[in-house]
Amino acid sequence: MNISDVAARSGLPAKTIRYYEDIGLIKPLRDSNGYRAFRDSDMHKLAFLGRARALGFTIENCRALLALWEDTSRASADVRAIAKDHLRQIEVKINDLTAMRDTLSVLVRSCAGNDRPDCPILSALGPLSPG
Amino acid sequence: MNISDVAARSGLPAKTIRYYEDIGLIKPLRDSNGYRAFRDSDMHKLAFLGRARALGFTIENCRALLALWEDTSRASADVRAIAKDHLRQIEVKINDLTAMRDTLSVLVRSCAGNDRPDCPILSALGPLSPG
DNA sequence: TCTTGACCTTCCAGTAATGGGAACCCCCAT
DNA sequence: ATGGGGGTTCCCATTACTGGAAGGTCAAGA
Repeated sequence: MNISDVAARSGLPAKTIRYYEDIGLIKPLRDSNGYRAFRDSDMHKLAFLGRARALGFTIENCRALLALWEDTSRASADVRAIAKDHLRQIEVKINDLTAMRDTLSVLVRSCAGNDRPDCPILSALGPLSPG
Repeated sequence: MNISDVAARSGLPAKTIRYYEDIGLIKPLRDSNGYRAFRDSDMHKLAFLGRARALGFTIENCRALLALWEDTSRASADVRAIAKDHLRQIEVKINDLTAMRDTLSVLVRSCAGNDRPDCPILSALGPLSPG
C-alpha cells in the first residue's frame, strides 16, 4: 500500500501519516524506489491513532496507548489511568469554555448591535476609556 | 511605570507584555536608558487585552476590539459581530469536547482498571489487533 | 520514444500565544 | 566596587500539524 491508499482508508492526510512516521509512531517499510510500503499492521495502527486523536488524546498519550495496545500483557488499569486523566482535562476545558460562553452570551444579548457606539461588551472589557 | 509594574497591575506576565508590543497591540514610550515607559493608557489597554483574552478572544480579535474601543464613533454592531462569532466558535468547541467527554466517560466506566489486559477502551480504539 | 500528469520523496517554514533561557545592560545600596 | 534585582534583545521550544518548493518515479497515451 502506498501512502495515498492508507490515507484514504485511515482518513488521515498523507502529511499527517508522514509526520507520524517521523515521530516514530509507525515504521512502514520502504520499496526499492523509496516509497513507503504500508503493511496491514501499519494501517491498523493509523486507524487506532485516528480514533484516539478524534477523542482528543495528545500524541504522547496516543504513543502510550499504542504501546499498551500492542502489549498483550498490559494491565487495563494503565489504559484506564490515561483515559481518566484525559477525561479530567477535557472536563476542565469544558468548564472554562462554558464560563466564557455564559459571560459572552449575556454580553452579546445585552448589546444593541446597531450603529450607535454604546456597547456593553466594550464596557465589560474596558471600564475606563483608553486615553 | 516599568514593565514589572504594569505586569503586576494588569496580571499579565512581562513576557506577554513585550510580545504585545512586538505585534503592535501597544506602543509604550522608552526612557533614555531603553526601558519601556508605560503610560496609564498603555496600562488600560493591557487590562482590556487581559480581559478579552480571558474570554478567549484571539489576538487578532483583540486587536480589532481594541481598535473599536478606541474609536468613539464605532458602531456597536461591529463589536457585537466579533463577539457573536467568537461565541459561536466556543459553542462548537464545547460541543466537540462534550461529545469526547461522553464517549470517554462511558469507556472509562466500563473498564475494570485492574491488572488484566481486557480493556474496552482499547477495544474501542482498535477493534483489530495491531499485528 | 517522448511527454504529460499524477504520484512519491525530503526539507524548510509557518501556525497561536506564549515560556524559557542566554547574554548583556542599568541602577541603587552597601 | 560589588552584588542583587531590575531591564533589554534574541533565539529556541511548545502542539500537531499544514503548505509549498524542488525534485525523483511511474503508467498511459500520442
